[in-house]
Amino acid sequence: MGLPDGAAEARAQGWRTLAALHARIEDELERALQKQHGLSVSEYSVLDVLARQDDYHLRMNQLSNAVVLSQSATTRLVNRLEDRKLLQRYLCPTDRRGIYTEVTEAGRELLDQAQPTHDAVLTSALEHAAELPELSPLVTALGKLPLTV
Amino acid sequence: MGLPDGAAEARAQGWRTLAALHARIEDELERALQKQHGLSVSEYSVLDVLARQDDYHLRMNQLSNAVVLSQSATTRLVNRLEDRKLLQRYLCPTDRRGIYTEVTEAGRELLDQAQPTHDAVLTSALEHAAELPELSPLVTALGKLPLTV
DNA sequence: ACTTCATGCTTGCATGCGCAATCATAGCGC
DNA sequence: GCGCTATGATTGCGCATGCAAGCATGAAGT
Repeated sequence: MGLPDGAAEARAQGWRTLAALHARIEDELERALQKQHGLSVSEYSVLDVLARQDDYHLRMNQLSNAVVLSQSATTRLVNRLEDRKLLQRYLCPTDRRGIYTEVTEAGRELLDQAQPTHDAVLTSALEHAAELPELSPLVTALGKLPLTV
Repeated sequence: MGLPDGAAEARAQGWRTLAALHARIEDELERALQKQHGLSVSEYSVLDVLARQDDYHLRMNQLSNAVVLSQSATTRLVNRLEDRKLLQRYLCPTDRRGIYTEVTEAGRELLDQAQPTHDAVLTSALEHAAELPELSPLVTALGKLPLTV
């Protein structure tokens, strides 16, 4: 692929490291959020993403992209959250195919409660991972990522 | 948490970036491996991990850890691969509770076929991700990870 | 040897996921 | 307005996963 040969193995190893770190963190997040707030990581992500939008709403499509899930999974995810009143759907006025999703007040409250848990688990998971020699370089690299302005 | 306050949001953002990159890569890998070799990412990982062991075998438990899956998922994953003759189980002679798994010749052949696909997809996925401004820093960071000796 | 507890793997069950098919609305050519 | 295709979301279905319970083997105490 234009790049020297040994690079393939290097990329593969980088990917394994990334995947391992991701899996560990997600595992811990999943358990903690589920246990303490009844939220899966995907559900938390949806609320988080929506709350971070300036106008608090997104279309299903954009949501799928943001959480990297299939359309169908997104539909059902939104269903679950809507059933729990954490979320509202409403038709896009200008294009009646589109559907907007918006966090409700209850949703924001739950998110506010869950955020500290999320951050704490994340911190501890990262600290924990930093102790594993094969993961620690990636952890420190993560810490040095530039923040979007 | 011992660390200054704003760090929490920085960590959260790092995590979001990591998760997004991971999801995209895994998505592409999944599709390509499934289509071209009938393997899921987990299945590929198992074969890959086993083949990378010096003596080509691991216990179920170690395998669960290596691929970060639950015990039950590992059992069924190994079942599937065993049914396809890509893998063999055999009892641990010294502790009859333990079960070793070992790649078969067919398994190694399939892995050899799949590896180029895996590497190619990985490369293109990384190149693709490097074009997204929010992911590119992590991609370059990945490339700079030290290799284990 | 017998009980008790720990360890390793497997099974029952419920759930979330992706794919493909489907339905509804929009946009375009005529 | 009428077809035709494109786009957005939802539903049917099969499958992989996690949790918790279960079963088998090992280890330790008596």
